[in-house]
Amino acid sequence: MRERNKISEKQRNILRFMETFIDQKGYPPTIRQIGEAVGIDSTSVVNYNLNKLVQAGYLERTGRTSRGIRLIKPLNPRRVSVNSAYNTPRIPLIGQIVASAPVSIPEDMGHHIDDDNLIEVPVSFLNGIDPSEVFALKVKGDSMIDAMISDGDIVLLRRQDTVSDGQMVAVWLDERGETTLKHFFAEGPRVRLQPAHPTMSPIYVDAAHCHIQGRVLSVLRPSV
Amino acid sequence: MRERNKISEKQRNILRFMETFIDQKGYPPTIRQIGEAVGIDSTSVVNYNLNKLVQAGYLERTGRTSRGIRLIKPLNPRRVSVNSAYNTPRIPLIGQIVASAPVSIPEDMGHHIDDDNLIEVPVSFLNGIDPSEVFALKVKGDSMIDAMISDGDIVLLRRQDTVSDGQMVAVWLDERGETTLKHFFAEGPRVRLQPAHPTMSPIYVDAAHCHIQGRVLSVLRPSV
DNA sequence: ATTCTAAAAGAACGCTCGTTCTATGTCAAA
DNA sequence: TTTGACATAGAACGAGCGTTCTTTTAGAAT
Repeated sequence: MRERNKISEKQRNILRFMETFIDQKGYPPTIRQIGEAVGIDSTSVVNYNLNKLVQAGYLERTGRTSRGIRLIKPLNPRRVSVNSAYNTPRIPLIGQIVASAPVSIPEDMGHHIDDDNLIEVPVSFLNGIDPSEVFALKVKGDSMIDAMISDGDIVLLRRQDTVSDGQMVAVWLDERGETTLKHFFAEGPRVRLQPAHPTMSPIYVDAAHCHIQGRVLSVLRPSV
Repeated sequence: MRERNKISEKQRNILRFMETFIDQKGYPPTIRQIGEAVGIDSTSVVNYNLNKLVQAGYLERTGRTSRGIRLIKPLNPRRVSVNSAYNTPRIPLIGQIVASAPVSIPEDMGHHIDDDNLIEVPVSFLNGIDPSEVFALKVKGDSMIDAMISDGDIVLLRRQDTVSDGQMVAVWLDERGETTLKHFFAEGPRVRLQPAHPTMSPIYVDAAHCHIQGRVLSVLRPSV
């Protein structure tokens, strides 16, 4: 079987045209408008290529509906941040993060999400991570000052229990009985947790007593 | 003349329906779909109300174009952050902010903006301020630590030379020869500049030697 | 009581637009 | 050379869809 995800130059042009068209007009183009833009004289050929793009996962179509085309997969993910033709991901704000308690993450993040607790996040802030794996917590209190994070900040996290050296993590420390945000470095049997604040000293804990709650992707401070 | 900006309950329903429809489907509804949703049996009546909404500035329409309707003004600005039916504002990233130099703001922000230097910002982060008045600067160096801002952070600013007490400002201090971000308090002839970091002391400067460059709206830390 | 305007209904018209079918050309594999 | 998948063109059909016109009703202003 031939490569199904490969798309032709003409199909790339269709995607590019659709991005700018939707961005500028606020609604998708018709088949004939696409044809005119990319130099295809027949509606059936445009239709043919659109179906290819659906197969490749770039588009969704609604049958027998004028302009029933929707962009799904960006052609160049890096440029999406300047293009509103794609939907901006909305991340569930599922709770607070305080020093005195472990972060509580519902097992199933898909359910019981209140519309009011979704925050819109620029795609570029997710570093290519699937938005469905990401959640947000609001920082309560000034205990995260050593991570350069203040009260009211919103922390974007990806649920994972292992991280690479240098990444910032949310960890629960058994011995101290607190949650903290630090840069993580595995050093043999123990773990070095380095504050983001450059003048503050790292702490060292036993790896067994350090429970990673998730990786910190970015921090947002909505108002100052 | 009667109030032109007031819209009826039915027209509010139309806007609400359009928000969710565009959000879910990726394209705007037809006149008949709107009518069915809000309980209007005649296409001409929907058309009538749509034109009212255009007059009130909530919509734009493209004549004789199927689904040629676009949302402009959000019904409830606070809720826009969870709705991608509106375009996410893109803010020009026009330079860096360092302690050692005043922020340089081009007189005309509308021109010579490179596409690659636009950053997408959730509407809720602008506090209702017109996006065209907002610009972004990237923080260089660790000199803003007392404002809980670290190297690489992106600061959203609104160009203005006066602010209210308590707001965070970017100011240029003649005597120190530096730009800093502090909470602003006018105290008679002088100005108290309070660091965001709770344990740090304020500084006091003569109001005449304190040049406000802009008001800080929010702070974004793209990756940690 | 009359007049004016907003709001709504319904029908008819005609362009818009997706779909489908047939036909032609290209190129690589058999 | 033949076969078959792929790509493109063109045309015709029918439903989709915005526009416009005529009426009707309700309420406010004169």
